[in-house]
Amino acid sequence: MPVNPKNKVIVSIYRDGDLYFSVGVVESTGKVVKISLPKTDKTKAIADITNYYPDFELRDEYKDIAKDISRIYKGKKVDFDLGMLELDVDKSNRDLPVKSTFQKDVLLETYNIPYGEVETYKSLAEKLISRAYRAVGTVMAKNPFPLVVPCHRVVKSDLTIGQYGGGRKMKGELLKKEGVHLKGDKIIKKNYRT
DNA sequence: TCGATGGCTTGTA
DNA sequence: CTACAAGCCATCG
Repeated sequence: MPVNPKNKVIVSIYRDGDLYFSVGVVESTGKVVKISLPKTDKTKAIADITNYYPDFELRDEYKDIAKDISRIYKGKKVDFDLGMLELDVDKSNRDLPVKSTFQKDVLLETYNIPYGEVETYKSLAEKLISRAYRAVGTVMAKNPFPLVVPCHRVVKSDLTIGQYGGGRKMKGELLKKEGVHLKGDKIIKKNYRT
């Protein structure tokens, strides 16, 4: 695949203990195009970005973003500016992380789920006047900005936790760190509101 | 273009 | 409680 120099990506890594948090930022625009869930191995953290953006350079300049992401992971409430994310949809540009308006709309709704709360795939779809529950799940699965776009706060209608890119275990732990009460892999009702 | 595939949901047994 | 089928709809090859 030919590489468009306009889309050269800078990868920055923040290390916290044995976890590596990585972020990919387009050099020409300064926008984040990819965030990865923590890896226990630096190579994997880089690979997670560069699988999508093979033309990259490892630099420290966006380390603070990766650090903020690590703070979200630790359960802190972090104010993250949406404007830093590349959310443009342009079908003629294959390198943009968000491929459709549907995907963008779902990501934006997800972004608005407050800290410490959960919402279901179903209610998210219904907010978009759609019955595309499964398609919402697909958007979550492909979320380019995990943690910042808190797909870990999206759960199944029966209030069980559902799947997660980093595994159910990580999803449950993330929710607990935010104060969501769980019994096994099920959200306790009183902590749920739409 | 069209069928297969999902981080889903609901109903039935 | 579990299991399975059918329905749903955006995405991918």
